[in-house]
Amino acid sequence: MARDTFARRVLAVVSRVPVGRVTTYGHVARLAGKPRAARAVGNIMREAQVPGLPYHRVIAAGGALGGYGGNIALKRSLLVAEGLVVSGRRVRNFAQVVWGAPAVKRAHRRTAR
DNA sequence: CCGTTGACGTCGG
DNA sequence: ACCGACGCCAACG
Repeated sequence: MARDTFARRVLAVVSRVPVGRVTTYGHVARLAGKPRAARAVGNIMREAQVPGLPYHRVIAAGGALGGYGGNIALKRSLLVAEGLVVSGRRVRNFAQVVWGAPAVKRAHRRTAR
C-alpha cells in the first residue's frame, strides 16, 4: 500500500463517521494517532480529493461548524439534511450527536456506538 | 533544516 | 458570547 501517512489515516477515520453524527477535527486527530494535530487535520480536509467521504460531518470543537472550502452554507445544509439541528454556527445537542469522543465513564448503559 | 500555510484548540479578557 | 493571542502540526519545497 502506498505510504502510511497521517493524511491517509485521517481520511480512513472520516470514512467511519456515521450518518447523522458528527466528529471534530480534534477527535479525528486523536483517532488517527496524533491528539494535537487538529490543525493539520483541517489542512488535510481542505486538500482532500477522495470522493464519497463525509467531510461535512467533521466540525470544530464544541459543536462549531468549522469550514468547508468556503462553502459553509453547503456544509450546514448537508448536516441538516441528515437530521442534525444547526443553530447559528453551532450544532445543537452536540454532546449527543458527536462521534469519536473519549468514552466517558457511563454510569450504566451505553449511549452511543 | 527552515519557512509557510491554515476546514484547529484552549484560554483570558 | 465574542475576540485576540498563542500553541501545535503535517506536508512540501
